[in-house]
Amino acid sequence: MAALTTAGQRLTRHRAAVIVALLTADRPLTVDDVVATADVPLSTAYRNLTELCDAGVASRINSTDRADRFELTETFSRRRHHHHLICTRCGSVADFDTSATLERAIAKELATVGASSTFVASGHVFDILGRCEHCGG
Amino acid sequence: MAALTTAGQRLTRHRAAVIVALLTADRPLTVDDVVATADVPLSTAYRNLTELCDAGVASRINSTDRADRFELTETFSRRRHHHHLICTRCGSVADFDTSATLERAIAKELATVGASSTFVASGHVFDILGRCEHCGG
DNA sequence: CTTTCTGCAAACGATTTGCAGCAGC
DNA sequence: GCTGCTGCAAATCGTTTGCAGAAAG
Repeated sequence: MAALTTAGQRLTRHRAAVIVALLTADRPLTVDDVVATADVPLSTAYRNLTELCDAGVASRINSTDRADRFELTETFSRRRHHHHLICTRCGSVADFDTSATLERAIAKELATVGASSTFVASGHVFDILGRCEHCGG
Repeated sequence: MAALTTAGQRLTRHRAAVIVALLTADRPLTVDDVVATADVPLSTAYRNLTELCDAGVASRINSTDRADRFELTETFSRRRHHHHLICTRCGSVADFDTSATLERAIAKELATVGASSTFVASGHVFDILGRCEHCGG
């Protein structure tokens, strides 16, 4: 939690609740999920989630529907490095682990981009699109 | 263009203009870009782009900012298979080619997911995040 | 002539923000 | 006590939609 306070931020009841919500979730949460779980007002949830993202504690995931999802970053989550299964029908996001082979290939690709373009890479997104269990094939 | 008419859709002046805009662009376009280039009303642009996506002629890209981008799919574009460089500051999206090695690793990964989960994969997204030339590092 | 397309304006839904009061530290 | 946080409501902004008239086939 030190990562927060070092940035001149306070650890309030609401902020802790938001973090706990993300920490105990088994998938990236929408703001509505966070509001329901942490029982905080909508605007507070947005503001805290934005702060957490700025502080590098959480990250924002753009799904196929309009609602963004949030999850803790690797450093702060109990989850290891992973990617996402995104449902093209309902927009739900689930985590899944990728093989070491793919990770190696991605790392190599990032290095190549950094060396050959004016774009400064800082991360990557690898998502699999399809239909979740609930939405059927 | 046959892919459109077969779905009971008409080839109007506006629709053609939208397609030309996408065809001549060197990057995925926002709806505003399309409106400016093709000179069509906003709602018409949205409706036509949505139709094109439904028909499998174009695809919608979720960037880091709120504005979605559109580009023609591989079959209809003059571009080969590629992925995207997404700027985390301004949300702009540029195309870039990936190595065959990465594509092979991704294909293998997709096969694995299909075999081991209840999620029915139909596609994937591999984007590199960072700062574009204009937004600096 | 029937069906799809267009254009405008109004509706929507996710997200952001202004501001006055409250709460960490 | 100073500064950051909260909560409400109002404002934004991308996107969608209702509807009456125009156009495609």
